Amino acid sequence: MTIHPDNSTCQNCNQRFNSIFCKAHEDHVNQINDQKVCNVYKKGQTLFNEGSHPFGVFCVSNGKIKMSHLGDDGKEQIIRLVKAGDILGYRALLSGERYSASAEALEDTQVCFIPRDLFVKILKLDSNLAFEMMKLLSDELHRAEVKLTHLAQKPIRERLAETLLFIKETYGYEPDGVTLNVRLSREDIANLVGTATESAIRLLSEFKKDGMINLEGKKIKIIQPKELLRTANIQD
Amino acid sequence: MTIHPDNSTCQNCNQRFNSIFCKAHEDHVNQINDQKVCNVYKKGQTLFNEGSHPFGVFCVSNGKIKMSHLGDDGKEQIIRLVKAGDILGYRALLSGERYSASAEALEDTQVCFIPRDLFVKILKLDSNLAFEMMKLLSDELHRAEVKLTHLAQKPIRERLAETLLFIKETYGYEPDGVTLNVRLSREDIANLVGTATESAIRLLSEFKKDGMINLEGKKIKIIQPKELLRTANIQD
DNA sequence: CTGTAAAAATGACAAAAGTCATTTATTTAT
DNA sequence: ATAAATAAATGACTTTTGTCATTTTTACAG
Repeated sequence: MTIHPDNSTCQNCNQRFNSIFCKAHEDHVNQINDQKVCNVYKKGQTLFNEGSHPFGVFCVSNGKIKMSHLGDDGKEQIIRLVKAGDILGYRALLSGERYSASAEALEDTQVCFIPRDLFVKILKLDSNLAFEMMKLLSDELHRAEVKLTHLAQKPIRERLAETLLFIKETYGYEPDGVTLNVRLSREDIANLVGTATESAIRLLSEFKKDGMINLEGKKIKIIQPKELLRTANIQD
Repeated sequence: MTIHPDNSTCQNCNQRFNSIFCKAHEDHVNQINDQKVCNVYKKGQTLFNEGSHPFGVFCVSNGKIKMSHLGDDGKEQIIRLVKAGDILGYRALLSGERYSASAEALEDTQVCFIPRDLFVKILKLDSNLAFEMMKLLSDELHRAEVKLTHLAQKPIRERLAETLLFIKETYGYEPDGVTLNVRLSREDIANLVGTATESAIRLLSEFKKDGMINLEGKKIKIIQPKELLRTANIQD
């Protein structure tokens, strides 16, 4: 089964009111619709790479993407999981820098590209959109600061539990109501937690032995979310 | 010697063109000037606390401030060092949340307070200011993401070296050209690096023994910046 | 299918970092 | 100026985490 680029309009996009553009003026959405370019990225394909220049922003209508930094020793650190309705590529564009992260599709993903000049023009004209953008950036900043604090202070066991809950928050469950709705390698999970792959594997096995989760290949089932939350030891 | 609140105007503020307001419209700067409230915080005093509501943003005309999160086990993580010309308190305000960090003066510090409604109103009217704000948020986000990656991947020795260089970048040197122009406790340094106080102390002693730095009480002198940079092992 | 490659799991060990106790030095308040 | 309190330094030890080697399992191309 192949996904075909969805050429339906932004106006009718099912993510329209689930995105940053929810409060944008109708005229501006129409302009975006006229200039957008839709595209499909297959699992494993790269949308952009750390170090290259941003020429616009991407808006995800469907699918899942990971964004990651390459550490100085070549180890990947996943800094964000992107889902339908999210935009990406704005950080570098607004800073006027090259991409500081790479984006790779975790599954076949449908994305619209909005050219830089148009996006900037509309941001200047549409103060509601600009405000949504500031709110988005502020929220991301908050998330990054909390993660930073946890990386500095919490043991890996707690961070892994937190990561599993974060994946659940981001992508939700499959229809069965227990299986995380994304396939990640153990290495990806480790790079999300910020630890060695072996450590992540070991702790996942422990969580399974403790009956909190179940592992079937890359499928992860959350059996005891409350116990997982307790393990994550989150105060706020 | 006491610092008195500087009641000079925003228009004449020596940080005017060193701040986010550099590109703001003159009318808007005048409005801020009319409504701003200047204040002095003594060393150790708190500007705001994690969990309380933001009623505006602070603009630093003079002095130094640390912003920090309290981790779940009560350990402080310093997430930002604030200097003259910087603003603070905008993250929570733009997200529409309570403060997620506390701000404490590292020395006697002179600050202007800009009320929330005025700041928001001007942000909506002044797209140049809004853009500067987005750029600021994007830069902060970038910094946080890099720090997050380093916390996950780099040993404490490298992070400490990086932190010392970061302090230098932020506050610069005293007139002698080698002494870091801020007094931080060993605990503050540890909370900036994200490690135990004892570990920070031990490594500072090593750096001193290796001839990279000199320690005289809370004064830290950077003797061999290049060697420190090599120790930090930064690729970009 | 089935062989091959890749990913996951596990064990043994090493290195890194944290904790606790104690000593020494530096501030601070009286 | 001096005692008391606080901060810094150091040592001994424990815990956590990472690394490397090996086995087992899974995915997948032909």
